[in-house]
Amino acid sequence: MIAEKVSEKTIRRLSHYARCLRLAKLKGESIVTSRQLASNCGISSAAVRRDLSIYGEFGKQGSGYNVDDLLVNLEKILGTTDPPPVIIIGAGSIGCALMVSGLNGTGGYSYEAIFDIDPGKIGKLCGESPIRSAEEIHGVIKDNHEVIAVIAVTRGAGQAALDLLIQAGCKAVLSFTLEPLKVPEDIEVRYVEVSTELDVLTHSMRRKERDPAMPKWSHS
Amino acid sequence: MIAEKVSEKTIRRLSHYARCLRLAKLKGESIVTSRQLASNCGISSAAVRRDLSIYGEFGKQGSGYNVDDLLVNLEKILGTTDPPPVIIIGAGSIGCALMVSGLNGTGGYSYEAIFDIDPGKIGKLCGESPIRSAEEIHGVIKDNHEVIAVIAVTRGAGQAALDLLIQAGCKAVLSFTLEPLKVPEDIEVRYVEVSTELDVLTHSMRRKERDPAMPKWSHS
DNA sequence: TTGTGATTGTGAATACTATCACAAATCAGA
DNA sequence: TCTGATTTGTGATAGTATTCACAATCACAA
Repeated sequence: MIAEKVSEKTIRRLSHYARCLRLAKLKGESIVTSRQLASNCGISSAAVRRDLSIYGEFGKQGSGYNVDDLLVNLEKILGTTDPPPVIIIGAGSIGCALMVSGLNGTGGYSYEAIFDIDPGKIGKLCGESPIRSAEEIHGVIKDNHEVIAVIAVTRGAGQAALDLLIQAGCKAVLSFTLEPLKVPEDIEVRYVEVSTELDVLTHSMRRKERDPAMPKWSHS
Repeated sequence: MIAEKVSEKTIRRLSHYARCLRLAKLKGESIVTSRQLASNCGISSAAVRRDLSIYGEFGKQGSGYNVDDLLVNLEKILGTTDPPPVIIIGAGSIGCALMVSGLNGTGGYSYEAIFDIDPGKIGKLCGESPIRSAEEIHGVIKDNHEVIAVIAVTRGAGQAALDLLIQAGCKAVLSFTLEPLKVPEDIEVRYVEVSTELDVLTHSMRRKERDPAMPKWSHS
């Protein structure tokens, strides 16, 4: 079955499945069932089978899915067989932390370069990488057309950073800023919203205090 | 209308609305319409009105919503009028970056303390905060019952960190680790999944290359 | 007072997502 | 080969979420 319309939710889960499969591979497992994947990802086995069946029949009735094969197929679907390079805009504490640690091993992605507009920072080192001038972004994206940019600038500078990236031809952005950004139709921007996650946790914690019997969420 | 069952999606959006309202307040605006909120959050105005109407009738027909009043009400609903303190587990690059920068101003939350198990790190400074021994977590949570813990440990140490927190009585956790964690029913854990976000971006970018006419997602 | 234009809150309709439940297929062991 | 225990893939169903569209309401000006 060829995928026509696939929801973002499904794509997110495919990413989770791929991560679980890499883990299973490390542990030397060669077969997984939908139930195992489901349990590791905290969802139902039917959802796993439904997600995978959108793209093909990867499983074998009676046994399950071959770990290596399914992983190869998922990476093909996601496009992560050969992951694009990642560049970081903003050499503040978060930008540098990402550059140095790769956020504790973000499967397959490599952080290629880090940029800042502050002349005082340019040339200094972030781990082993020199901080480069924001003016160089254009050239780097030209040389290396498929790039994901991470925006990790200080508050208020997000839109300027994004505009610079768009002008340089960048098509995919992950933003750590909280500002509502003006984004053209052909650019994909995703957000890491730590403060929203904290709000959701606060809400849940304080609601439970008021009524401990309440379930976590209405839909689960 | 009293809220009986509210989805997590709605709560996330309430957090977005609150952020927009704080911005509007800074700009000196005293009234916002559902259309303005919607445009800033990238959704439809009907969705905004629906979300807000779950909890009450905050708007005025013909004009819109009073910025101050709505913000107060949203913070009451979210429980963020007086936000809980946040502690950080793991004084690696991300943990320290969070501690130092507060992730570029995460509205209202204060990062109270940072912990690590590495004896070589304990006592050293992370910005102005001394890195404390993980053994002290228990005492800190006892003193300050409502706490959100952020897990920012190295790969593989996530479950140990979580178990420690649970034992100390922590009920709300935000994890930057990618491992599938075993979580008791009464603990709320949320994840910041940078590598999944990158996967989604990669998928979207590479699918567009193959078929530029395709819309971003099936449901929008 | 009356009219005009704007905006909310919500019933109804639509669109989307998750779950159920089972036929078909596979495996392993006797 | 046959039998029983598994597990997939999917039609049908149930459950959620979003959008449409409009009566009710409000602000304001003439």
